[in-house]
This record gives sequence, structure tokens and C-alpha cells, in this order.
Amino acid sequence: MESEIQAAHPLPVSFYLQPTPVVAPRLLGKLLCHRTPEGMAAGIIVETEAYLSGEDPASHSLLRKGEQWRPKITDRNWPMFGPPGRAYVYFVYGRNWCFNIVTGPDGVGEAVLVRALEPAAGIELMKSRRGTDNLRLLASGPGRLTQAMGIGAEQNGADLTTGDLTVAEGEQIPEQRVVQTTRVGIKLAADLPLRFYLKDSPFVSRR
DNA sequence: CTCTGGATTGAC
DNA sequence: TCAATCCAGAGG
Repeated sequence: MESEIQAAHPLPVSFYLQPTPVVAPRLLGKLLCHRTPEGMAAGIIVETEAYLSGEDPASHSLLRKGEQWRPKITDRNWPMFGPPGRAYVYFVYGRNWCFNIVTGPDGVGEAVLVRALEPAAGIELMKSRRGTDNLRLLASGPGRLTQAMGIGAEQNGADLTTGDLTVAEGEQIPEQRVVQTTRVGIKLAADLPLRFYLKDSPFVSRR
């Protein structure tokens, strides 16, 4: 018999067509699920960041052209310019994978970085992938999250509305539980308030 | 081809 | 506070 989590229906493409700064907070409380040969793992999204297609030099979709920042498709960022509801996975700092959800219309380079999860299912699998029993350290941070969920290069470009890696409806989040602040770990556009997290969640990444 | 720096993490 | 570690992007 299937668990409720496995039976949960993925969010439709239309969800990801809302403006990216709207999608990012609305992803809080949703369930990220990954079925692999090792088993199923899932977590509640508790922290996200929006990356935009204009006026956002921190976004991978914009590259410097002289004095200007312009949209440019490259070998790394191409999924950001593809259809909404797909995964954009990239490697950073020589060790970590980061998982993004592509938003906005096909051809527009925007995405939401998923920075932290509250483990919800397949916790033993997540523990073994991470090499720790500490629940708080399983998926609180973009690199930890991808390691715990088994997300890497194989998932780059994956359709999150069908298949083994999905985002499903979760608990409803009251507006007052959503905190909006500045993004983590960037130098450019560091003042833009495009980070969102669940107030009082112990699973939000530190800082 | 070479060089630079990064949407991080974990150990010190 | 800082090194690890590798690759994308840029420039020659």
C-alpha cells in the first residue's frame, strides 16, 4: 500500500508561471519528493531564494557584458531558460550541488533556489547519504539538501511535474509564518529581499 | 589554454 | 576563521 506522500500529486506547471518572487514564498510548506533505486525521500521546503532575469546580477541567467548585465544561455544555466517546473542543478565550490526550480515562461531565465528541507520521509536513507544522525543537519543548506535527497547532475533539467523528482502540495502556511530577507552567500545584489523562510523552523540554514 | 572566483560546508 | 576542491566563464 502506497503512503500518502508517494500518492501526493505534483504541483502543475501553472504554479511555476506566477512571478518568481511570488513562487519562492509559496514553495514554503510544499513537499519535495525523490524516488530512487535506494528508496523514497521527502522533505518540507522551509527556505527558498528567488533569482531573477533582470536587475539581479547574482542570477546565473545574467552575465556581464561591459557595463551591462544581460541574459545569456550557457552550458551551465540553460535549464533556467527552459520551461517552468523543471530542475536546474549546478555544482559549486568543488563539492556541492545546488537544486533550483525553474520559474517564469519558457525563454525567461528565472529560478528558485531551494535551500533547506524539514525531513519528512525516508529519513534513514537521508541519514545514510549524509553520514549523520542529526536531523537538523540532514538538509539545512543547499549542499546538504542535495546530498540527503540524492540530487545531482542526473536530475539537471528534470521535469518536476512528472517523474521521480517532484514537488507536491503540503501543509498550508499562514502568511505570518513567512519571513522575507536578503539572500545568503552572494556579493552582488546582496541587498535584494529575495530570501524566504519559515519562522521558527529549526531546519532553516544558519546565519 | 590559463586564470579567477563562486547561490557551501565542515573542521579548527 | 579558513581551506577544500573543481568547474564555468572569460580572455588570450
